[in-house]
Formats: sequence, structure tokens, C-alpha cells
Amino acid sequence: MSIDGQLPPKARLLRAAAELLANSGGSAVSTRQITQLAGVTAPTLYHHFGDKEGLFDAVVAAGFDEYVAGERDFAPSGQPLEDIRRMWDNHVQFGLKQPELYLVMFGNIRPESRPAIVADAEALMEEMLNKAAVSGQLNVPPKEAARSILAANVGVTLMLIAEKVPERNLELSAMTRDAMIFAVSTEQARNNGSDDSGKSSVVVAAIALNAALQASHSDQLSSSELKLFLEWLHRISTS
Amino acid sequence: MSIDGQLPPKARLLRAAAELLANSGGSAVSTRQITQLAGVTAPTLYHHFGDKEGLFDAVVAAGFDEYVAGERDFAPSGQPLEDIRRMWDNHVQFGLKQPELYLVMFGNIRPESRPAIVADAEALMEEMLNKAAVSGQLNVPPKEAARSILAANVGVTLMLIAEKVPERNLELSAMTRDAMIFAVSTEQARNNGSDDSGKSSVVVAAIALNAALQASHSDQLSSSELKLFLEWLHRISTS
DNA sequence: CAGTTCATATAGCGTTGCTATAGGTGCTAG
DNA sequence: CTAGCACCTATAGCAACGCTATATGAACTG
Repeated sequence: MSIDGQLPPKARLLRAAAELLANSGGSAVSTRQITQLAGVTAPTLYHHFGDKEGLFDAVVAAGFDEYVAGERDFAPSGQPLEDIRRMWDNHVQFGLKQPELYLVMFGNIRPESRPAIVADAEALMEEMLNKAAVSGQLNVPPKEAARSILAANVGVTLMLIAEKVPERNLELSAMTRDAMIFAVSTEQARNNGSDDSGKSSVVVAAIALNAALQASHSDQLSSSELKLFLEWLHRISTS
Repeated sequence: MSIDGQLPPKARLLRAAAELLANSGGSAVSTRQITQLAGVTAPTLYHHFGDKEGLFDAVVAAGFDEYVAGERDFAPSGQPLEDIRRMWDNHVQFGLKQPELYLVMFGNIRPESRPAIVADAEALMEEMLNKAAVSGQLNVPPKEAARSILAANVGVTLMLIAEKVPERNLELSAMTRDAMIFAVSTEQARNNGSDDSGKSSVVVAAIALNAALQASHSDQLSSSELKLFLEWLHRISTS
């Protein structure tokens, strides 16, 4: 009934915390449970991780690697918007497969304190949206699009987790997902069709150029020139 | 430093809990703080509310009345989709004005346990969407639309709460809001324009009829007939 | 006036996150 | 080979937590 692979105590603590978290069924996990399962006493935990939240952050960091791995595996399909769609689904699946871990990662909200992991997830989403922007498929700057899509993605996942398993309807996820992706994509990207439904093409061009510049680290402009240039572009794209 | 308006202890507990929650700044609020501020001892709390969560539920119920009042005041504009838009904004404003209360209401997620308040908020949203459905402005059954919009609405609000006040950008809310409303509305509703962008008109008609039937309590059909009829309509609307 | 019910208080249980202090272990320097 | 030092872990226990067994007072009801 204890974790013992002769691993160092730090690793045993991580493993014990992760295991207890996964099987807690939503109820809280105490440091005493963790240290007992790890075969270690309390001060060891605080020596390595500072406090309980520090240990949980470490568990989350490991969980995030797994999350990112899932996101990256599906990446290169050639169609950026299709990748975003898979990214959304992978996010939801991750949350439903490990709800407790997900709740620690994305459900532990406190006013004015943004967990590092949210910023990481946002950056990941933005990076992928950048590819769409470069090829002129984005209606909106990648940063704003990423924040918006991620917010909806988290909201849907939290709502699904709160529901009882037999009642979970993934249609909710699919519908919200398509709504968000549709909203940020250009008409061209939607069906290789005609014009851009009211969005002037100069704006779309500015967004694409902006993304391309940030991605390519062009050295045609000095860093201060580039900064100003990007600022203008951003102002155009968000107007 | 205590709440004393000679109110009965039950009311004093509610008021003390609400006040401490509002000023907690995100950190936890203990039963001891609450009972001390209310000028009452511990067993009184448990006599009236069962446990800590029971007390918080009661506070939330009061907060929800305030929330609903805000939602209903803006209601009758004649344009249901515009009302949904205001409902969304009111939801976000409520969350940003009282973040701690909001987090207890919508941010306290646990696996497979849906707080009653979420169902209430969903019902409120659905009721409003029904009006849109009756006049053929809805692309999707009201129930599904309500769940989807609410999920995104909560996700955005939580994300904004987690951000530091000076960095909170309401554009995130507006953008996500319009994306969701756009996605559930018919082409006709969007700009009183032409056709329905691929959505067959029989589906839209079925959705509108479905909503109208549920709203009017028609007695042309027996209750069992009505039930079956509604089931068919729902099947058509979601196909 | 006796009996019952409701509301509050006294005192304390078990658990929580965390720590002051001390002891053991393995490395490197002389 | 040993002295010293840095690192790691354990003993023991504190203050705060949610909650409750039990008792006392007050207010109706027969």
C-alpha cells in the first residue's frame, strides 16, 4: 500500500500526489495521505516543494507535458484550422480523462492570480493560430483569437466535468468549438469561397503580415522599427 | 466590528458570510470568522444551515436573486438575440463586480456534481432563447444553444476574473459573445437577409414550432401525444 | 402548570497545513 | 583516514480548521 520503486523521495511524493489526485473522486487530498503513501514524513514534502501548492504545481507541470504531447502529436495536418479543431477536442478529452488533475490546472481560479499553465496553454494555442494567420485564414489577431477560444474551451470542459458521466454530451463541445473557429476564420478559409463577409481585406492582410513578421524574425528592420511597425499593424488588425 | 442590527441570528450569519466572502480577496473564509462576525457560536450555524456548504448555498441563492434581477430588468427589448447579448454582458459584469461570490457560484466545480445554480442559469438562458426560436431566429434547439452559450460565458468570466484588474480586456468577452450568438442564429436573424447558409428551412421551422409548443401549453394534443410529438421535433432539430 | 420543541451555548474531537529542531548520510578537503 | 560541510529526512507539536455531543434557556401547547 505504498509507493516504493526505490525512487528518491521527491519522485515518490510526485507519484503519490498524482495517484491520489487521480483517484480522489473530487474530494480533497491531504498532505498526510500523500506523505503516507510515499512512505515519507511531512518535512520532506516541505523541503522539496515549499508547500502543498508547490507540490501540486509540480504535478501539474508533469500533467502539462502530457497535455502538450497530446496537442503536438496531432499538429501537422497542413490545415491550421483543422489542427485547432483537434487541439480543442484533445483539450476536452484530457479534461474528461483526468478531471481532478484538470481541475487543479484550470479549475482552481482565484481573483487576479493567473496560473502559469493558463499562459502556457494560451501560448500553445496562439502558436498554432499563427500558422492560420500567416496563410490569411484568420479574421482576428492570433493573440485575441487564442484567448477567446481557450476561454470557451475551458468553459465547456468544466461544464462537462460537472455533469454526471452518462449525461455528458460531447455535442456541446463540438458545437461550441465550431462556433468559435468559424467566428475567427476568414470566409476564404471557411469554404475557399468568395469575399470576406464585410471584413475589409486590408485588415486580413495586416493580420497575416503581422503573424508572418513575428514568426520569421526578419532582420530587414531594426528592433525598434519592428516594434513600432508591429504596433501599427496590431492597431489596424484590432480596429 | 460585528453585525448586530438586532436581526435574528440566521440573517446575521447570512450577512456576515456574504460580507466576509466579498472582502476575502480570494483567500478562504472560515466558519469561525463568520460566527464571530455574526456574534454567534458554532452550533448555531450548523443548526440553521447543516454545514458550511449549506450556508454558502444560502448566500449564493441570495446572490442569484440579485443576478436574476439584473438579467430580467433588461429583458423586453423586442429583439430576443439582443436580449441574449445583454444577458451575456450582465453575467460578465456580475462576475467582475463580485468575483468571490461568482467563484462560489460558478467556479467551484467538482466532478459529477452540478450546482443547482448552474441549472437555474441555464434555464434562464433557455427561456430567453425560446423567444428567439419562436420567431425563427434560432439555428439550433434552445436547450443546446443555452448550454453552449452559458459554458462559453462562464469560461470567459472565469478567465477575466483570473486576470489582474488593469489587464482585463472586455474585448475578449464581446468577441466570444458575438461568436456564440452568431453561431446559433439563423441567417435571417443576422441581417434580415437571404437564405440560411446551408441549414434547411424545415429544421429551422421545426425548432421554431418546438419552442412555440413548449411555450404555449397548447391543449390541442393530449399530454402523451404532445410528449411524443416534441420528441420527434427534437430529433429533427438536432439531426 | 407540565411537556415539548426550537434555538443557542460550553467544551472538545479529529484533521488539516505547516514548522522548530535535531539527527543521519554522503561528499570533499586536508 | 578523518573533519567538516551541505544536503536530506525524522520527531514532535502548534494553531487553525470543520464539525458535534451534550446541556441550557426560551417559547409555545396541552
